[in-house]
Amino acid sequence: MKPERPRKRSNLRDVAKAAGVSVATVSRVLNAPQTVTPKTREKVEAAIRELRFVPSAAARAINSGRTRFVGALVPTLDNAIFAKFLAALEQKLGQSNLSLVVATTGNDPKIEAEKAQGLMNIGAEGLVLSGIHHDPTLYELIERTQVPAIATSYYAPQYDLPTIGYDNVLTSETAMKYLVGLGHTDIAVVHGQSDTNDRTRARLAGVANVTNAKVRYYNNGLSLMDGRVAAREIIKADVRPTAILCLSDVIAMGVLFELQRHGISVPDDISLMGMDDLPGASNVYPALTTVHLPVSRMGEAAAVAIAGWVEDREVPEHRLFEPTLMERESTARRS
Amino acid sequence: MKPERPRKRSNLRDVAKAAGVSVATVSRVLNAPQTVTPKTREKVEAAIRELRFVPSAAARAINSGRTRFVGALVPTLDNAIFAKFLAALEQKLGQSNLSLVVATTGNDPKIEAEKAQGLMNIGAEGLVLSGIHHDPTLYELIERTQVPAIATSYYAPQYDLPTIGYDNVLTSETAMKYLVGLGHTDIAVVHGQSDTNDRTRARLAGVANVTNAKVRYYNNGLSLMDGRVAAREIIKADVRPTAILCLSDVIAMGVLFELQRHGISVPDDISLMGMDDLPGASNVYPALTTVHLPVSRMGEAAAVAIAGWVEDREVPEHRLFEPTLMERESTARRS
DNA sequence: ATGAAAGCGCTAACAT
DNA sequence: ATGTTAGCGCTTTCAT
Repeated sequence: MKPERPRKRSNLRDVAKAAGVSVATVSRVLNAPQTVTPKTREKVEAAIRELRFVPSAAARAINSGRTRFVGALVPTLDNAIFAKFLAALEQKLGQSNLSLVVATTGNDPKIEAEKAQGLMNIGAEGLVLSGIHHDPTLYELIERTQVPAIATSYYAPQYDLPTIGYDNVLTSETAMKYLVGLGHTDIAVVHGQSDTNDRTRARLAGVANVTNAKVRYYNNGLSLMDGRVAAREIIKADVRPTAILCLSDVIAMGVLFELQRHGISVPDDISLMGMDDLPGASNVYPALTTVHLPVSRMGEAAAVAIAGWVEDREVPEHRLFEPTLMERESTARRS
Repeated sequence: MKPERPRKRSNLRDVAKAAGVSVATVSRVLNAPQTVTPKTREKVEAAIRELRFVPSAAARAINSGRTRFVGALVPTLDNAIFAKFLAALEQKLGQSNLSLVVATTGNDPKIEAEKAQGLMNIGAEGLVLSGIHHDPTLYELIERTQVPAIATSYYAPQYDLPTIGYDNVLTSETAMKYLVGLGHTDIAVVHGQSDTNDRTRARLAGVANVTNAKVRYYNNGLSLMDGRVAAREIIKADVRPTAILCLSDVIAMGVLFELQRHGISVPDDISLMGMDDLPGASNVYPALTTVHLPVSRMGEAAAVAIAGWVEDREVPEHRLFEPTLMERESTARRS
């Protein structure tokens, strides 16, 4: 016959009793082990193991005012770029013993504001936002609660919140210049919605910075299907562009697939370039020339930044990550 | 001059005082509004708005023993199939006023067990697992804590935990039969690791159920790159298979890209089939024949199941979702 | 170095 | 219908 197992979770008092010390001492070995004698600490730790004691997060939170979790708001999980970002963020946050709770916003600032409020209500100690375009309500929330909040995917040194990200203007400028350097002067640029997505807006600005090429814009969404639709329009033109620049790899892949469907060869008939360097980009055929964004490193940096702010009240500096041109097979010199 | 804003979050007592009632009454309008007179409720609600009062989740949790969140453990966020699942899960959970916190396991049962423990430690009221292959520690945890836990992506009526998912055996059987029906008798099957992934194991069993074809197995990982490696091996063979079945669309796309790279035409030279029906599957060229899994519906069902269990102690039934053959362009009758 | 005790914000008996 | 009050499990003074 097995010994009876206590049904309920044991608490501080149980441990204190078992170790023959006071609850305060147990609390100390949990939070400031160095302030208690190795000998008593030993006893207490044994009791903790014995009783499988796990401190109640709620009780801790209510007393210390600390919940040890931060919230991240991303547009969607459906794009590998955010998945990678969150993976890096969570991993690095773990090193500071902070948990991550993620909320998706579907690129809607209203929803983002609501979800941010929700995260605050359940006690988020920090907020990691995507981009720098947000609802006024969200700014009020941050102002009112004084919660540490950083904006990611976007480097903007003059912005109210610390930003950690890329110079999206430079990113698309790099791409455009590369294409122009290849001799392309008639370029189709395919992008997602610019009204709610500041990444897209900045990238469009970068495109506009390069003036020695004729640019035609195709505005669709950010999905594969949107890329395909854009491709159909592009090839309908009387005189086709010699290169297509997509402001996201997902779009670029959609374009690529549709071009293949129409028997148009990349890069022989037309050059194609993406942006982001998602896992798919290097694997499709032809491998996609794109601009690599170090999203994992950015995720880690975001974790370090928000952790430092939350833990030690160190307001982070803005942080810039450089894009890298990835020259692959989908682009060629203009014939 | 603006009126002073109280810096600190107001609490029940503040609201009670402002409304001229007791804390219990305030608590009541929060938790059982119908038990308090419309008139006093009105007053209390006004005070709540006025003071911007938001109940402390921690304090609620400590008293009611309820945290109103469940944990989900998925192998990775890097695969659209889990992203879609989580999106549906979160959305539906929201309807029951439950939050979702997700943890990724990287397909490692040890890590899964650890993260599950972590979720329990912070007060998860329920657990949503992926697959039915788990570490003994995790089963002990579930047993010991009696936490509601369901297994998803997998239908297994004899399993200890309620399962909500597909018959993975049938899924691959369906695919195999379709290929055989097309006249293919020499088929390459490409799959990921089977030792830690029961989805893969079951799918392999389904393949084995179809005996009227010669099958060669290629065991790699689940990434695009793994698919490409497999493709290289497949085409090295003296006599090539006439069809390739990949036990995941991601692998299938990797295979497709590599075949294209070698100038091998799909489906003219070789038929190719995937599984899952990810967004990419219908967009690549040629569009991938695959077996559709209703992952969003499964996510919703999982939400309903775990919510019912957590809220009303209704232990859910096992639930089966049918796969659907999606006949597209990547497969052809054997020439 | 350790303990006693107050109290965090709330819910849930119980009383009125 | 509303109020009083005892905790929930922990952290944190304040003593010792």
